Amino acid sequence: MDKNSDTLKLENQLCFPLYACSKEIVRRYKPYLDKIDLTYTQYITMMVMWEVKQINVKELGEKLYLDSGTLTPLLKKLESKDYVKRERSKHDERNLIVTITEKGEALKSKAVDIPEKVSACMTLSEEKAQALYSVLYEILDSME
Amino acid sequence: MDKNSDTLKLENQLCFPLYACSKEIVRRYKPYLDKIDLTYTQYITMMVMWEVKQINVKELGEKLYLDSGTLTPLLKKLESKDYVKRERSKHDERNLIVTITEKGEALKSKAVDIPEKVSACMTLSEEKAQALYSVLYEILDSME
DNA sequence: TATTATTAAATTGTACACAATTTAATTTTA
DNA sequence: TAAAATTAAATTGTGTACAATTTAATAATA
Repeated sequence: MDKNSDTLKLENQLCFPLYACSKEIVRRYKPYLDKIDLTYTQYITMMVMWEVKQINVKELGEKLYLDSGTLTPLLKKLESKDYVKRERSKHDERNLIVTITEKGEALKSKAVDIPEKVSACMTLSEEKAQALYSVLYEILDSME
Repeated sequence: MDKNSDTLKLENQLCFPLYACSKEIVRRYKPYLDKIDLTYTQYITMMVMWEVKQINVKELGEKLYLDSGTLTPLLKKLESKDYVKRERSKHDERNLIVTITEKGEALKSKAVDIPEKVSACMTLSEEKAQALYSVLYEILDSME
C-alpha cells in the first residue's frame, strides 16, 4: 500500500473523532454548567469530591488525568467559591489535602440532573454507549 | 432509583473517559510531533491542507470543529513557518483563503509514519477500533 | 547524621479552546 | 439605492492543558 496515500487523511484517524467528540460533548455541558457557575474541569473535579470528600492533589490528578499545573489554579478557584478547602497535610507537608465544604456538598443537588440532560441531546443506544464505554477504558488501561 | 446515588460518579459518565482518552492519545503524539515542530492542532490542520491544498477559515473550522478564535493565531503560526499562505479572497474579501506551500507539502513525508507509531503504543483490535470509529462519528453526526 | 535522592505542589511559559464582541465586507430588503 | 441584516475573521478575555523548572519537605543512604 502506498503509505502517502491515505494514512494522513483526517477521516482515517481514530484520534481525531475522539478529540472532536470529546470537545463537542463538553460543549453541550456548558449551558447547564454555566447555571451553577462551573467549568467542565471544575465539574469533574467536584464529581470526585462528591464521591471521596477528601483527597490530595496527586491522587486527584491520577483520577482526572490532570497534573498540578492544571489543578493548582483550578482548586484555588473552587476554594474561592467555597466549594473546597485546601490545606497541607500535618503528617507530610508536601501533600495538599483538598476537602469538600458544606457549600460544595450542597452544590451536588443542583448538578444531579445534568448528565441526563446532556445525554438527551445525542441519540445513542444503550448497547453502543456501553460498548463505547468499555473500549475507552480498555484504551486508557492499555496506555498506563 | 435514587438520583443522587450514582449518576454523578465519574465512572458512570461517558463523557469523562472520552475526554481523558482523547487527551492521553494526543499526548502520545507529542514526542513525534515535536520532531517536526508541530502541535497536535497544527498537525490536524496540516492533515486537512495536505488533502485539500486550499480552503477558507470557515470551512477549515467546520472540518476541524474549531473556530476562528483558535484558528487565526494557529494559521498565523503555520504561515510564519512557511507551511501555508494566508490571503483574502478577491471575490469576497471577508473570506481568508489558506493555501499549502511547497514547504508544507514537503512536511508530509516526515509525518507519514506518525499514525502507526502512535497506534503501536496502544493495544486495540481492528474490530474494536472500527467499532469505536463508527460510534464516534455516529455521535458527532447526531449532534450537528 | 550529613548528603543525596525522591516526592508533591507550585510556578512558568506556550498553546490551545471557545464564548462574546468587534470590524469590515457583502447581501437583503424596505 | 440607502439602511438593515448577515456573514467571515479577528480580537478579547477566561480557563484549561501540559512540559519543564523550582521550591520545600521527606526519605534513603553513605
